Amino acid sequence: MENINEILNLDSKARIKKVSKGQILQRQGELTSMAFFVKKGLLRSYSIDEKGKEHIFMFASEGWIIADLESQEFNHSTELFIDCLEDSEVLIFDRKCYTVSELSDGQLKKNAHLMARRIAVLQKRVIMLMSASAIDRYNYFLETYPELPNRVPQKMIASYLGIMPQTLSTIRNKLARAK
Amino acid sequence: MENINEILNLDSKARIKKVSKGQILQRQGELTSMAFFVKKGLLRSYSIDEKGKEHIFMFASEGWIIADLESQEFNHSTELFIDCLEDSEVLIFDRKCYTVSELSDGQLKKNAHLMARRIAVLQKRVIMLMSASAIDRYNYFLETYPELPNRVPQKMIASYLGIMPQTLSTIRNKLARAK
DNA sequence: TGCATTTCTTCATCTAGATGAATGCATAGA
DNA sequence: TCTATGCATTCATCTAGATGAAGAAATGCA
Repeated sequence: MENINEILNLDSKARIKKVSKGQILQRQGELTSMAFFVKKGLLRSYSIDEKGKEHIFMFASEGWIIADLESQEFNHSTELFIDCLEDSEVLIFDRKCYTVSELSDGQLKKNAHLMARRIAVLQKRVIMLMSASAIDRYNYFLETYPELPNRVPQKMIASYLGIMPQTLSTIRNKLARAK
Repeated sequence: MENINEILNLDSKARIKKVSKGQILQRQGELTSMAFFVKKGLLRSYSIDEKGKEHIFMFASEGWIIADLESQEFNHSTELFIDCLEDSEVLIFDRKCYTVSELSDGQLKKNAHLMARRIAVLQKRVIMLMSASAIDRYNYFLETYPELPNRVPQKMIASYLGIMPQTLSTIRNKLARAK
């Protein structure tokens, strides 16, 4: 699923939409099966816990697909919010066309790779969350997504890492001194 | 990928093997692309960090597939150990047959669902690790995998939850009193 | 340009969970 | 059956990171 045309072939109802910064594309508790391909800009998905605290699950910049597979695969209502961090252009398509529609063989295989890759990234993330300190997680984040720190406010990076903004600030201070 | 025969059709080199408790099927740092279908028994995958501490990534009982997608998808050496917690029968097959071989349409689609489901489980796990307390994670574990506490020693449950065995012991004590 | 709002930093304090040690308990193997 | 090794529990202590507050810096908007 490398470009827009492929998705357009797949899901004839798919449509391109311009969304502006701050716009919410999906809310926790809804029943949808939409997925979003980011043509331009930056989206994120996140949950809000009982205490009202945000936890960013992922960022999606150009070329990424973002969706709430948890709810879709188990027919729950959505767990994640999806919103827009920069003015963006996204392709909205039915996530189901991903797995159940009449995909060509080649598309299904590409698909399998994309999903395997996503699983791989999540595997790494789980292991990091279980075993690495805040500072190590931050360093790994910088290596893995070098362009994001310029586009995303620090409090969101903190949220992605599972720490408080104050803690991230302290860490950054420490790293700056260490040099 | 619901049963053994399907896998045998897919990968003619796949073979069934009896493995006994304690046996290690894959080590961190190896270059393989094996996946394991658990016919009978119980396996686990885990990493060991720089301090020598084990972190259990997942358990796999009857009907599950366990593999190290991280390494396979990015052609790294393996990050995970896979070993055997009960005398088991596993089907060993080439993980690549999962994504690149000549799968039938139907198989690819089942595949896509299996992978989507795995992603969903990991999504939930990441969110739990970021937002939930040790006690909430334990309760969620009990709900989700009710049979595992009888088959798995507590120190491994603790490792899966990302806490120390002593902490789990304290939590269990607290829960028992609360009743 | 100026004001308001949000973000970032710094600090003092608090707490969940880690660490390490001691004790009793279970299981496995001779 | 006995002994050894690993497992679970309890406790005293420690620490990474949370919390809350307050000021500085940055950003957006009229």
